[in-house]
Amino acid sequence: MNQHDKIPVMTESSCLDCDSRKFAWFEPGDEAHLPEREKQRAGQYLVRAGGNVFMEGDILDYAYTLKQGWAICYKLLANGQRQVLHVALAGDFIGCQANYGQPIDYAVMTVTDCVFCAFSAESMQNLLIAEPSLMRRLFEINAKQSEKCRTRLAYVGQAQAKYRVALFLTHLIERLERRGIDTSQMVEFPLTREDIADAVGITAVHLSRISAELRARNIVECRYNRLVVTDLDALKTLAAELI
Amino acid sequence: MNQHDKIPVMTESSCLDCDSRKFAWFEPGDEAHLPEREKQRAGQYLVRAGGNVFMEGDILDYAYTLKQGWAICYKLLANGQRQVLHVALAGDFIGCQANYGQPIDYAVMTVTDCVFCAFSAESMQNLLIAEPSLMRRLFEINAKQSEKCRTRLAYVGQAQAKYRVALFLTHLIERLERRGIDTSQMVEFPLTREDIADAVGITAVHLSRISAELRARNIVECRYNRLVVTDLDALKTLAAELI
DNA sequence: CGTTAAGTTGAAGCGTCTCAAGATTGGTGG
DNA sequence: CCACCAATCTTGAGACGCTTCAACTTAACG
Repeated sequence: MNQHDKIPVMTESSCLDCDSRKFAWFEPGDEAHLPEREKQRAGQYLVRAGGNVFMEGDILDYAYTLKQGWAICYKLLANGQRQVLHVALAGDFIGCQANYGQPIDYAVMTVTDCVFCAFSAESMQNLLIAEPSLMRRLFEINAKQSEKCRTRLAYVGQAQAKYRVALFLTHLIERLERRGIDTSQMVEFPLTREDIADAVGITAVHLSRISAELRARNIVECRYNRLVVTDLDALKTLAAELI
Repeated sequence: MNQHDKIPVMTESSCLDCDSRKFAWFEPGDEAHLPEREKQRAGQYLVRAGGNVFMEGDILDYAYTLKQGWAICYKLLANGQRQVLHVALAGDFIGCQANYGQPIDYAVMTVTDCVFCAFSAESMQNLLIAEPSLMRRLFEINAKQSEKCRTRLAYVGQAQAKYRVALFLTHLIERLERRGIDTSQMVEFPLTREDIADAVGITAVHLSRISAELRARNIVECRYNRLVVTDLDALKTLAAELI
């Protein structure tokens, strides 16, 4: 993420006005400390859709909170295949490491235009020392990310394609709902067949067949940048058959 | 883990004599603090081979350092299938959570007889307050575990069975080597076909065919509780074809 | 309206699973 | 020391799920 992407300081938005905070590091509750915390922020960055936030192997200067937009964390394999590890939504913390200076083990690419809030390793250190509760929260965030990864590993390793897709969509819909998006209506859904396929370990072609089935059964439709959840219960039932 | 498993206090071994510390939370370097740390230890437990340390959904009272033996962390799916998340070796930290009181999201079962060192949530809290460096180390341990999980997810999601097995064995052999086990000789290897198959997301029957091929090509042999690495380079080459 | 990216569909091939029978190993007791 | 047993591992054959390739359709965009 280079200097060109940086949002001019004057037009940066404040943590106080951020509606993603519920899911983010600076969760609501301690508003008095917010200005202090915001002072440690290195800046906000705009990355256009399809842009690389960082690549696997990069030495990161910052960790990022995704403020706005959709991004994907992924790994590339030697044969060119891609495993999507995580679909990042507003509030998600990305690029957090125990040891800065060590190369990061995954890449991040934006799916839509995205805004990121950057924190340098030192400023994070400062914050953690000043406010021990932030350490607990960071711990919690990392633990939750690990848990999500284990869950994904379990169903990618053990479930058939249809159930993987149902589980993936169920989890994603839950996260959208928690962010106040009403998925009983049609919603924007920028993931392509390829993105989803790479997340659950199947090919886009096969995913297309599974999607056709889910659509035919009036459960869910997701394509052309739209998501229509017709029968969430049926989707959950399908997902629950295998985890 | 119940009271019956507890090793009598008199016969407990000291952290000072522990040769797994290099891989554990109390890594070498601060020997002066060791007695203080050890005082916070809730005890040592012996779990016989095939025993459950805890089950998915349990509310844990302790986190554990595996002092001796082999154990596996896994998740069970609704259809009865099992995904092995991690093969725990001496020094590995297990059951560490951000929020005790929340159910744990995976289970742990011993493969061989194992000794665990238990730490209660409060005693961990005490240690972390007393020694900030322990917090950094805990962070590091969790980050490493997450990274391992992402790596596994990537190759389980994207690689063919043969390469998954090669990668799994390569990583395990590396970890054994780092623990001072000379894998150029025959070594004890308590994992069954089923354990390995569940770790890489294939069936034991198919794993058997792959193992037969690796054996026929004089690369590696692992069965009947033994591991013989004949050509580590060839194994690594095979693994590298896909990650 | 034309162009491009994204998604769909069919047919054939391959990889993995399933089921079942047989072989090998380690442990136990005669 | 050998016979037997249970657990583990192997092997074959057929079925199934997923991939591949290629042609086609649909949507988004200037």
